Amino acid sequence: MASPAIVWFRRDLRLADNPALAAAVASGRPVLPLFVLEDDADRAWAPGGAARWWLSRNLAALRDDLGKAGTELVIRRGKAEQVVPALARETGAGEVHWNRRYEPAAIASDTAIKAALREAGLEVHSHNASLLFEPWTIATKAGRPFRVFTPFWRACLASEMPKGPGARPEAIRGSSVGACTLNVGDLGLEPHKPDWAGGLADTWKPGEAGADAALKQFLGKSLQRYDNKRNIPSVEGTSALSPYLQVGALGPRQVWHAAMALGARPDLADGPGVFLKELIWREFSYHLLFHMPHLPEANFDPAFDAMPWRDDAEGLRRWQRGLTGYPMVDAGMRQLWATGWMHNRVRMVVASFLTKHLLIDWRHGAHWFWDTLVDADLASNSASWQWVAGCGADAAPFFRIFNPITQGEKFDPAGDYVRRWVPELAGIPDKLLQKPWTGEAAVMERAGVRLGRNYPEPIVDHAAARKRALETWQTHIRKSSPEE
DNA sequence: TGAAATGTTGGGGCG
DNA sequence: ACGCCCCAACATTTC
Repeated sequence: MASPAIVWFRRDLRLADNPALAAAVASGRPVLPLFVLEDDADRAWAPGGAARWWLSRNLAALRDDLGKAGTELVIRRGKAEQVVPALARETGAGEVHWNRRYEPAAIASDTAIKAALREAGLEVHSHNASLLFEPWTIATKAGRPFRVFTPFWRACLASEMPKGPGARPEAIRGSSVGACTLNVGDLGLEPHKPDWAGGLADTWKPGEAGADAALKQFLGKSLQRYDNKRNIPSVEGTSALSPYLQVGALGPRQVWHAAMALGARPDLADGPGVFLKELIWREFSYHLLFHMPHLPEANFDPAFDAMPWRDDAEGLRRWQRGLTGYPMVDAGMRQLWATGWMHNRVRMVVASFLTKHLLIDWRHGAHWFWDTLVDADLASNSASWQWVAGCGADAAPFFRIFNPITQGEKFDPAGDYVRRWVPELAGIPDKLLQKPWTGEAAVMERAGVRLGRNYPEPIVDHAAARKRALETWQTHIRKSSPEE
């Protein structure tokens, strides 16, 4: 029996533009696709609930697509350090291919596995499927990692442009070595008792088919006006591609080149140009995580180690449930809970509210997002939370405190977003919708809203909370300046 | 990829 | 006609 080439799928659950798969096919060996569910519930940053659900859906899609192409996905569970070499021994595999991961724990694990497999006499090749610019290829003139976005962006543009996406293999010759496999349903990735994933399933269609449809829809509907449309949360003006990038049902090269094919130019600040820049923010997050592996836990700016975050379990709980009394915040948190996703503009508003109005540690927010987002990505999540909290790379300064009322008035003027996600407020007139506590009794009565009964009073007063945040920051955070 | 406070300007009402 | 005040609109500064 011919010795197979194993393709170890991880965060690259697609056939198109998949260099590891393409290399295995090109080797001429029969191809043995593998997925390993790591028993890592005890490990930091093991996938959260929504991400596990999304993984299971995308695994099922991948298995179907591989089946149609002529080979069967082998699914196993356990520690990858044991499972991958064991399968190689069991099947007499001659080579192993995978696409690189960039999270600190994953890098350590992959490095060890690569060494063990080579020790055992196998060929091992890692490839790039997930990034346009791998973190070690972009550096300052002094050879250091970038800490500011704009120079990073310029360095990306000055470096070699990303290659075009690779083709989808026409047919794959599967391995005749019958390796036993688990079913996706055996993995325990989907919730039960209660099954909270109904809203997620209604929102997200998995797999390459789902990704292709989402990409086409975005390119056709919103790319040209992305610069403005992306700010209106009631409108599908963002790309909503993050869930697909997260599992790798879609790769950034595919997205980049699809936009370029429609005339996007990275040096323009029009819709398509702004979108390309957002893709590079994702790259920047990976750059930061790779070079600063403590990014998920430690303040990028150590001055924030002195920040006396409030210990407020009740405030955190009400933020999580969308019961803060600020309609824009609550709408966002409920969209997240219901669909596993939140519009980017609203992510900034709710994150600012948690870290500034409530003065709760950004790590609590990051953990909640990690558990509830279908697009939960360690690099983007960590970098973005730090960015909003003011302690991150090239961060919004701490004193940039979003006013949840005016953000709502500006970006949801007709109240469509709030009414959709906070239906108990639907009857309130536009002028009061973002600040229902200012409504006269008769108006509120007519709208059927009784504050403190069927919708909360604001848990903090905006002006007072803003003042408290600024005073706390001024007292405890001293920016280091060159002359001190 | 803020918001609020403070400063400046200029038009219009009015004595 | 003139100075004065008010205030909206815009600009700048500050957090």
